Amino acid sequence: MASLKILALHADLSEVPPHRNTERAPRIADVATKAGVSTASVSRALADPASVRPELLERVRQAVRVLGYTPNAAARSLREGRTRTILVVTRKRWSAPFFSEVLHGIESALAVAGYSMILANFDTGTPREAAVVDMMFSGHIDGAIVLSGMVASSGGRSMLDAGLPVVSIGASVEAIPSIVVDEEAAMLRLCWHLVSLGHREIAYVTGPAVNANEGVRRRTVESFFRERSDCGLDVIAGDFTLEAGRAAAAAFMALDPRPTAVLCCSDEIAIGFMGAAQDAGLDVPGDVSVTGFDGIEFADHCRPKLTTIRQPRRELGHTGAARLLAMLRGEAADSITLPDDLRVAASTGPRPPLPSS
Amino acid sequence: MASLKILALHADLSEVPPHRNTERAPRIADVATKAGVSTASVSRALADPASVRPELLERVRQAVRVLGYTPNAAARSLREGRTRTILVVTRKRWSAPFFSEVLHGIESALAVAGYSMILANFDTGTPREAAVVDMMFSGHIDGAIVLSGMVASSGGRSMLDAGLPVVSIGASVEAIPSIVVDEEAAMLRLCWHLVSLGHREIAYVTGPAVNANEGVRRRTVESFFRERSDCGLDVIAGDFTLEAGRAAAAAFMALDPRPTAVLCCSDEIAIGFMGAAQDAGLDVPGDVSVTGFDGIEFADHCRPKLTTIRQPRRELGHTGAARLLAMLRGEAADSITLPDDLRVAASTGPRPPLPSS
DNA sequence: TTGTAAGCGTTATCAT
DNA sequence: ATGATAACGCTTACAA
Repeated sequence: MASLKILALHADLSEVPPHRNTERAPRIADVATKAGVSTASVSRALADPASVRPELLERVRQAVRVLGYTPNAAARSLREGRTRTILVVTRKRWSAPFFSEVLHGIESALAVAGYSMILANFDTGTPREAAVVDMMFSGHIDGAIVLSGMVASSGGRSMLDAGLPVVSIGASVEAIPSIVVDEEAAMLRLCWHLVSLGHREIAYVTGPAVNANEGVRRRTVESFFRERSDCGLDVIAGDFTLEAGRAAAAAFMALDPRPTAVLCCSDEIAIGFMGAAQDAGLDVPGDVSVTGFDGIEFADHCRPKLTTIRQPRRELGHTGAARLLAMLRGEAADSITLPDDLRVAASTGPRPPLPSS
Repeated sequence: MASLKILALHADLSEVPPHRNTERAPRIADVATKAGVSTASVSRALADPASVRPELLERVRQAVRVLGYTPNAAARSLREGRTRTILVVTRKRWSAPFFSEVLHGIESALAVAGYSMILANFDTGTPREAAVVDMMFSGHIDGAIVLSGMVASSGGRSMLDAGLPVVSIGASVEAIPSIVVDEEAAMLRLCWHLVSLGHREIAYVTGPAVNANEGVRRRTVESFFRERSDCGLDVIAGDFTLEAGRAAAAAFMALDPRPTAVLCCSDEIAIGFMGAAQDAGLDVPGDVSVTGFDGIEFADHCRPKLTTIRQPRRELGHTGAARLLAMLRGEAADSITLPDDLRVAASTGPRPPLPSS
C-alpha cells in the first residue's frame, strides 16, 4: 500500500490499477482521454482490433490495462439491445442428481459462447412465476431454457409471448424446440424387460402429479399394461424423492397379491424403494424386481445396482444450449431426440417361482 | 384469437396485449402517452404508488396493463447503478447433492428480495476465471457468493478488487464473511467417535487436492492422529466422486495392516467406498467402519446408513444470501458458523476383535 | 402533485 | 482510419 502511494506521487493518480471501491469505475471516456483518442476509437479497438491502426490499438490496450477498464454491461446492453444472458427455469424441487448434470452441460456450452446463465425456480401461481415471466419482457435476458416441463405464465401472458427464443430440455413442450429422449420408447423397453422376465403383476410408482415427465411415463406404463390382459398393474403415488420411494415400499407391501416387479418414475424413487423393501425383509430382485429412470450416478452405487434408463444428461444440457444459441443467431431450430440407453443391472431378475404374497 | 381481432377493430391497435415479437416492446414513453401523463409520473407511479394522485395511478396502471409494459432492465440498471443480480461462483465439478441444496437456499432467499442469480463455474487459470473476474467489474452484478472456497483472480486482479460485497458459503475464505460449519470440530468428533469405538488403525480418503474443505478436513485428521502415538493413519487420495470412493477401496484392500476404519472426505466418497468394499467381501461395519461428511440424502439411503456430519445445506445458502443482501444495504457483515450435527448410523461399529488383515 | 430535462456508459451512424 | 454525436430507456433532481 505504502509503495503504491509513493508510486502515485510520480505518476498520474488514475494510473494506479485496479480502481478501488472508493473511486468511480473507469469509463470508456477515461480510456479515450488517457490514450489520446476518441471514445469511438476505443470502442472500435476493443470490438474489432483489425479496424484501427496498430499503433492506436496498442495505445488503447495500454490505457485499458493501466486503468483496469471493463466495459459497463448495462450500458452495452441498453445500446445493443441484448444482454448475453439467458434464463434457465426450473420448477419445484428438481432432482438434483439429474438436473445438476444438465446444468453443467448448459453452463459450459453457454460460457464458451460468452453467455451467462440466470437460474430461476418457480412454482405455479407464486409471485416467482410472475417474476420469471416479467424477466422475459424486461430485456434482462436474450432467451430461455426451460427445465420445468412447462412455460411459466402470469397475468394473461406466458413466457413465450415475449418473442424471445425458448427451448425445453428434458420434456417436450408444445410450440418450442425440445431436447429430449424418447421417454415413451424408453419406458416401453423397461416394461418389456420386466414382462420378458416373466413378471405379470407389476406396480408403478409415480412422480409428482404436476410433472410433465411423470405424465408421459405413467401413461406409457398404463397403456402398455391395459393392452395386456395377462398382466395387472398397481399405481402408487410418489414424487421424485428417496423418501417417496420408501413410502411407496410401505404401500407396496400391503398389496395383495403383491406384484413381483416395480417400475419407478425416477432413480431416486427406485433407490428409496429398494432400501425400504430390503429393510422389510424382501430380496431384490429375488422377491421383487425394481427399475428406475434417468441414470444418475447413485444408480450404479446402490445395492443391487439399478436397472434404469440412462439419459445423456450432460449432452441434453449442451445440446439445448447450443440450440438456443443458434436461435439467437437467427437460425431455425427444431426439436431433437437424443439416444438413451436401457441399462440392465442386478435390481431386476426373473419372476419368483411362487406367488410372493 | 378471433374475438381479440374483432375487439381490435373497435379499439386502438396498440391496445392488444401482450405485444408480440414483431413489434417493439413498449417503453415508458408509450405508457405516458396512453395515460396522458409524463414519463416521470409513470416512473413514480410504478416505484412509489403513494406519491401520485390515486386517479393518475389508476390511469397509469391501466395503460401498463393494456400495453403489457415491463420496464427495461438495462436502462434501469444503467441509471440506478445496480442490477439486482448477484453472481454465484462454483468451481470444478461440485458435489451436486451438497451444492444443489445450498443453491436452493440461496435462490429462494434472493428471489423474495427481488434478486436474480447468475451461476458461473470456473477452473483456475481458464478463460472462464477471467470472465468471472470481469463480471465483477462490469457492473453486471451487485455482489457475489462464492461456493468455490476461493476467489477468482485474473490479470493481476481478484474478484474482491471490484469492491463489491462478497460472501463465501461452505468454506472460510480470508477477508470475506464466510458462512460455514466448524469443519475442524466436526471432523474431530468423527475421529473421536472412531477412536472411542476402539479403532486404532485408520485411513483417510481425501477430496481433490485443490479443494479448501479437503485441506481443512485432512489437516484436522492428520494432526489428530499425529498426537496419538497409539494410532496409525493412512491417507488415500481421492476426489468428491463415488468412483473415487470405489478406487480408494481398492487401495484400502492392499494396505497391510489393513485399517479397521475409514474417514472419507465426503459422503459420496464414503458411499462409493462402502459399495466397493462390500463387493470385495468386506462387511461394514463388521470388517471396516466408514464415515462420510456433508449429510446428503443418499447417506440415509445406502446400506448400511452412513455415519456422517450433517451440514445445514439449505440454511447455509439462505444465510449466505441474507448476509449478502445486508451488505448491499450497507450493513457490515461478519462470518458466521452454523451448527452441524454428528449423525451416527450403522456404518460405524466397534473395532473387529481380531486384526482384520 | 406533476412535468421538464439531464445523464447513466456504451455503440454505431455519419461526417471528415 | 478516426472523431463528433445521437440514440438506447430509464430515474431523479429541479422547476413549476
